[in-house]
Amino acid sequence: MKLGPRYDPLKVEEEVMKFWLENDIYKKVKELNKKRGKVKLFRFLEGPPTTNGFMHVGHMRGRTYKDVTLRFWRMRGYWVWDQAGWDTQGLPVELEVEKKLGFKSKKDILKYGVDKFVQECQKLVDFYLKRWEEDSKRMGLWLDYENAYQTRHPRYLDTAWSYLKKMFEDGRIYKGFRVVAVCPRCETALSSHEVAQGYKTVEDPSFYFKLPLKDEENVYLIAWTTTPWTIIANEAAAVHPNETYVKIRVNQNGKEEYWILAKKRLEPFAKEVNLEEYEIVEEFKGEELIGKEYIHPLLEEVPAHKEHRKPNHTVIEGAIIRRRILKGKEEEIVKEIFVSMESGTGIVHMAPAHGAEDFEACKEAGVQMFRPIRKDGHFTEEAGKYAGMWFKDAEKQVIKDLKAKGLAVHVGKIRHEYPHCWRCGTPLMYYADEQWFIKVEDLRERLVNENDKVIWHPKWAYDRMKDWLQNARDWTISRERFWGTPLPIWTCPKCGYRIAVGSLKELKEKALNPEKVIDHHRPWVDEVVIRCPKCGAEMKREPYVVDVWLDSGVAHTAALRQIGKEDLWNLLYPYDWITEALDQTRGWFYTLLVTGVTWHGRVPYKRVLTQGHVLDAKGEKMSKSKGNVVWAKDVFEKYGVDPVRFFLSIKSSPWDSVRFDPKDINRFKRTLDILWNSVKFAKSYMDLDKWNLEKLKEGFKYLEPEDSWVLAKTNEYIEKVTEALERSAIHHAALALNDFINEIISHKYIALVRPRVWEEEESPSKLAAYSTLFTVLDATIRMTAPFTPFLAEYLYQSFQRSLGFEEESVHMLLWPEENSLYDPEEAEVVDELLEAAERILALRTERKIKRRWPLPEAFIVIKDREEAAEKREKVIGKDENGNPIIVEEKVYKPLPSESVVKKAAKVLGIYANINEVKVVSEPPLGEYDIIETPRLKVYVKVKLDEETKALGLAKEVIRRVQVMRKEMDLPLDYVVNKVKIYTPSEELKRAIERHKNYIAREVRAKEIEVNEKPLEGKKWDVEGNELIIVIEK
RNA sequence: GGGCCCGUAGCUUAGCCCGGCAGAGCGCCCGGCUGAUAACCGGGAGGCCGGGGGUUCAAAUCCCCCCGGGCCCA
Repeated sequence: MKLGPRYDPLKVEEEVMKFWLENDIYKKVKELNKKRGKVKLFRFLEGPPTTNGFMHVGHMRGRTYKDVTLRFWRMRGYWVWDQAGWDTQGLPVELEVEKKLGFKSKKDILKYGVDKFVQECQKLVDFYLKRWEEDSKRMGLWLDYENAYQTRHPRYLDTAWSYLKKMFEDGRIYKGFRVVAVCPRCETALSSHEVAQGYKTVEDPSFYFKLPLKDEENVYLIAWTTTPWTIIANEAAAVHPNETYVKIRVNQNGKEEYWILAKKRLEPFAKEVNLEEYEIVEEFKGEELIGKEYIHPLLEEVPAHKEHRKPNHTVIEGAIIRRRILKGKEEEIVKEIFVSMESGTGIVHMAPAHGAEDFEACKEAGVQMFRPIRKDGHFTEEAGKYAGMWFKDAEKQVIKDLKAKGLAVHVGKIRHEYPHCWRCGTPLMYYADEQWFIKVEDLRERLVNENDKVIWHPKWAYDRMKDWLQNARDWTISRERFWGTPLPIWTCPKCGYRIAVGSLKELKEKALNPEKVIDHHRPWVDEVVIRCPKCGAEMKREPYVVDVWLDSGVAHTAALRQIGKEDLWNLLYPYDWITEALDQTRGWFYTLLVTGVTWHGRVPYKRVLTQGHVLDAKGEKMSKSKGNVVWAKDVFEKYGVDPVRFFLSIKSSPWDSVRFDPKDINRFKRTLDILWNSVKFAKSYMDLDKWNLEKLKEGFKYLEPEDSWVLAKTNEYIEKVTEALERSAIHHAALALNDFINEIISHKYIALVRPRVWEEEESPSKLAAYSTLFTVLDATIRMTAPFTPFLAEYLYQSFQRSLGFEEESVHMLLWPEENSLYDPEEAEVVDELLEAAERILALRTERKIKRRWPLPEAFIVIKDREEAAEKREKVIGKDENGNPIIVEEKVYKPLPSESVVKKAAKVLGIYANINEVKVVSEPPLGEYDIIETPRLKVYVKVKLDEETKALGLAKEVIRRVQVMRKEMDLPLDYVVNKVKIYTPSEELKRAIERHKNYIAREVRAKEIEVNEKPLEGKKWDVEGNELIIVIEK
């Protein structure tokens, strides 16, 4: 691999990829690390991407963090367990297939045939999985793809089943009710994710109605609802126990009535329903209402209500009880009151079958649920008058009936957000449905305690997780879908006995029709029946699949079983490090923890890095519907993988959201360009001098101060990058690398060392420069390897490897170690001199003195002990008035020795372009600019004088000859016979004569000839004067 | 309604955990170098550190309140 004139990421990556594949580098690195890492193990488990679409830049960000981290630990000599995995089942896949086939509802699937549908799902997964693998490899993510787990794999499914069987046998799985959002048209429950996608602003009735109290004549509770059809299923009324309620007297069509509602709501209520005259007759706390019975407003229309007994049709407390775990053992009982004083009347009508809060509050109060409606949105016979009606139609009828009975107060309109089916647009119906659960609530304390063992990056992610765990709910695992892990529970229709099956093999043994046992998946598994061991009837499978989060949630065990490495489980569990986006707190991080604790009794991971999301250039969330998704492939095919990886690493902290603007990529690519050029610079001179690794050691004998300085800086930056990567602060590591390459290597060191490598003969100074350059660049290339693996490989092959390194690949090297062959005192002095030099450069610009024109001299004085002391204020106590007593404290620093400063002085000369820099004990006389650094004072006249100008002009001439040499394509070390010069300017002539030898040396000419007559040659302009130059080879 | 995150130059951001001169990059302006050269380098202008209050000798940083944006939960 050759260093071309310019860093071309796409070319580099193509070549490196070829090299990796042809030489099987990944496998070799893996083997090497396995050998090296006998005891040092770094265990990683991938949170599986769902294979239902392409990789976008958000995925690429996470995958970059994964790769950076794994490569870093590999280079530190660890045996890295790099488990890859794919999430291949679940609703997301089904939805993509439905889209592909143009389906509108679940019924379409049944019509099409579940078997064919499931096969389509398999095909879709095959397609996207391949793309993901390709893109992942292309972006340099080194994971073990050959042994990647797939949640649809038979052995993986066996593991999921065995987990479910264990949960069943532990009594942790139960069937119960939960209120879910249902699309009555598609006849299916929607996940919260789907619900969130379908909010629409719609106009609904704002309906106020009366609930007549049973024991008090003419007294009514005033309730409010926007879904009047739920009154059919009303079973209670909820109030806020601590708010004040009022009883008002109103006149309704000549009849006196008493209405009860919250005091705070009275005014807005009166305004909305145009109630002008009323009188408050009583005030009381909401809790006094609790227990009062009312007569169901649709008692005649829905006779079933006549059978409902107390506490049904009573006032209950509008609160949900939550138990939270505080600091280990303590349990706090929190009442979440949901009765709002922002809208309605402060009396909330409760239909336990149609609201999550209603369901919970009624359960707590012992109110029985009543659900006279089917999942398809039509009322059942139990609904009396409304039987057979579509729920939205029943709404109008209910209002009409209540009006007729004098129980309607007001029908208004309200515009609000209401969830609709994102697929077919039908308003959703909240509906209490039978579901399967895994019991989690009793484990909250355990979960919190296990979470305490985990190190979260950043720290606040721990609090977020803890908050989630303290409020953990029983896990609804059943889904009425097709492409997923079937729930392996068989129920006897006759006696209700149930069994759980833990593997396909076990099913075959138990099945009455073992020939039907072909696949774990639906529809085949649905055919399998088992003889009931209790009554002998045929048991049938519960027709659900399980939540897709359970699939990935058992990856800590299922992955190993799938790939036949179960024996490693003891070694690998718990995993050292996992990382996914922030939203996985309630997703994968959570389900891993729950399955880990319920199955193996402990948390399956030790460290978690939570990532922020990638937003578009405007800061908006990327979504397919908005069309602002940026696909990873498009980006890395355009800019190259390494620049994108570097950009993603450096742009922001992993846990913050990041705006993705492709324009930013080139900004950081510049650093990679500079690295490329720096290596090229070093390599071209080393080649010229036939330098190689054998001379490395010798060079360290002759180190000069700037060498010591850059070696010290290198150590400093190695430490910074290492420390940052250890705590997953990937952006800090990348920023440090960025600064190191730009400021230390390019801006400073190369500028300082350039004259030394330009020397012709092999000198100790040059040897030292090469040894230093090599060491510094070697460390840098190693440190970039995790971030930009292709570029690092390319540079390694063309630099370290070509100069004598034996390792086949940069990824087989170890992480750079700190070097201690330099002189730290010299390094410190150089640091101060560079600081002074930068200030002189600022003065030059300010006074318009070109950097090319050398200043004649500068003097350095080492400060004395007192002068160099740092003053610091310190509080030593308080006086009698309580005011602090502050003393000035002096911190004395060791002063640099004169010999060291003398040796280092040239750094100031080179960097600030000063001809002579002297170290003196007394300040020079005259007017000087004085520049102070902590321990030094520099005296320099930043002024243009004749001497300076003459040398400056000589340099102008040199520069132009150099340009011509290059135009003539002369080799770097070619010595020309003669350079002839003509100029009419006396000043320029004098300057050339005066610095003739200097010019000759710099341009590698045997002779410089100044002519009196104009020449036939290249004409130049120097500060307004004509200059003609001829080069004779 | 609750929990958490974010708010720093025109733009993108570091610094905040652990208080001590507010630091970069891009863009803009001025300049240098010309054998790292389709490169490289120097300088400058530009900041109520979202707002208010508190703690402190000292607050971008710690505490409280508010405003704006986001994520999650209800």
